Amino acid sequence: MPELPDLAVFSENLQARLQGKTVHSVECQRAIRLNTSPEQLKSALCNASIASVRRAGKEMAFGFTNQATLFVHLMLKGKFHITSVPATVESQMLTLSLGGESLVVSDPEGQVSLKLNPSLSSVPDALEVEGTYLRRKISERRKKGVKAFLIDQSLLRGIGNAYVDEILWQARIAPKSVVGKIPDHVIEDLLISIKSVLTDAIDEIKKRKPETISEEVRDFLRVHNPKRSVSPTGHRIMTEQVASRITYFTEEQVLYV
Amino acid sequence: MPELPDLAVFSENLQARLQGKTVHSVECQRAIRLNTSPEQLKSALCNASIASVRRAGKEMAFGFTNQATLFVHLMLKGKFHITSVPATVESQMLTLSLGGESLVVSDPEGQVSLKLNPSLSSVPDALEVEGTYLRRKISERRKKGVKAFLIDQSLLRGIGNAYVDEILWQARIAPKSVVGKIPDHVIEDLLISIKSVLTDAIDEIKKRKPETISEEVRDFLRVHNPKRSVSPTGHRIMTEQVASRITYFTEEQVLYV
DNA sequence: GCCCCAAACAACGA
DNA sequence: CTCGTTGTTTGGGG
Repeated sequence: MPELPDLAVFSENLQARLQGKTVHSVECQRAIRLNTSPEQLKSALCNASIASVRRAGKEMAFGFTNQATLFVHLMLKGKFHITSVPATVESQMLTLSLGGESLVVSDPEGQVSLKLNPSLSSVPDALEVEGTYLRRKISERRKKGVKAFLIDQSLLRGIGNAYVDEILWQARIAPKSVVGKIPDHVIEDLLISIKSVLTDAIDEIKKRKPETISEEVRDFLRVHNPKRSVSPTGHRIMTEQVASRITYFTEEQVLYV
Repeated sequence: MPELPDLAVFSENLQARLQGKTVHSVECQRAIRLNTSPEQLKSALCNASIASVRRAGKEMAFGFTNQATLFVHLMLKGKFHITSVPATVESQMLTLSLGGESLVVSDPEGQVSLKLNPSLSSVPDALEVEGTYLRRKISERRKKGVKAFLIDQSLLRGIGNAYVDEILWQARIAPKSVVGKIPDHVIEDLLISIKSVLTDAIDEIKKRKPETISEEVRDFLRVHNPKRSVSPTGHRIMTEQVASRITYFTEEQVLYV
């Protein structure tokens, strides 16, 4: 379950290693989720070269020199591999052979999803979201729980169940708060926390696993972290189901309801 | 808020007084809920005679000699009137003049709804429902609350918030029970209670207000009755919101969850 | 932990 | 107390 910061690091490393490589063949698992036919995918990518690899929300966007783009969502257990012996990778869902090496997307659960040339999303990415947008959506969904709000990918792209807990702790907002009841100045804090928690995490991951294209790092998380029992400020970390998800929080966070 | 038993008595009395009368004119409030245009309604009913008046679910179905049918739903506050001076009736929504007298449907809230020649419903009426149907629908909605189930007009037509409490008390089923957890033999009791509570109520209303076409009688209800504090068997009546509705029940009722 | 869908549930208006 | 619509929540399956 890579989230935004993991994917951001993966994207830089994938781009560094893959940019300029040409796709010689495309193999995909018949059962993969795909918005076109496997045949269309093959003909769209074969002989094109990789121009860029970027993160978009929780997806990886591969841009090709022929203007094709392929979005890959890893879901819970998907992984990227770059290998000269693709046959050794288990649970291959998609394999692009790129000359001497191959890019493989694997997933033991088979839930990886691919989109060829998707229409571009109107939902802002969490790293780019602006205060005006956030306030407008909050006013449209006054009664929605703040945790459900932040992880709703139709409102904001990229935040998942781990980082939402980090962001809410950083902003000192209790996860069961209702967005319409959060005062304006606390929404400001929230906006800042979204950006800072995510960019700090990206920096941390780069420091700890500079080359990663699949392994995620989570042990530095401050509250959403089974290895910790207290927050950095010494308050006991509690867990509870919120918005149907396991949630880590402390009493430092103010409940707005 | 007439429910099935009230409407059943109204229908007999309306039929006795209106059968054979011919519609000379049709006037309806512009804002009325109607599945056709007011013009179509007029042309469909003018010069036709009333052949029958029957209850169907919570609606009154007027059958005409030209095969037209008009379904009237009284919603919360609608009423029928038969009068030789229709002008005296307030909040008229629909007025059929029938020679010497007129049938008026009034509603101070304007929520009455009319359907001309509706397609016939595949949902059984509560007085006709069979055990096989009930068991099938229960198995399809195992987790639905029994109160929500019984008043859901897409599953069973005719039961409203007052009589559902009577039926559940009679069957000794707690209103917060979940249908999938109710044992088969108790579902049998429930089926019997549906029929007996409703038909007994029809008999009682006929006894107390034999001529009624609009006044409802409720004071004989055994638990859904603000004037009573204990059930016929002496248990304190409690009230609580269940399925978003005020609910009267006692501890005699078994909770199946 | 992810997303999608369907069902259940709540809130509002008419 | 009625029904409809809309949006939200929840649970199951992939």
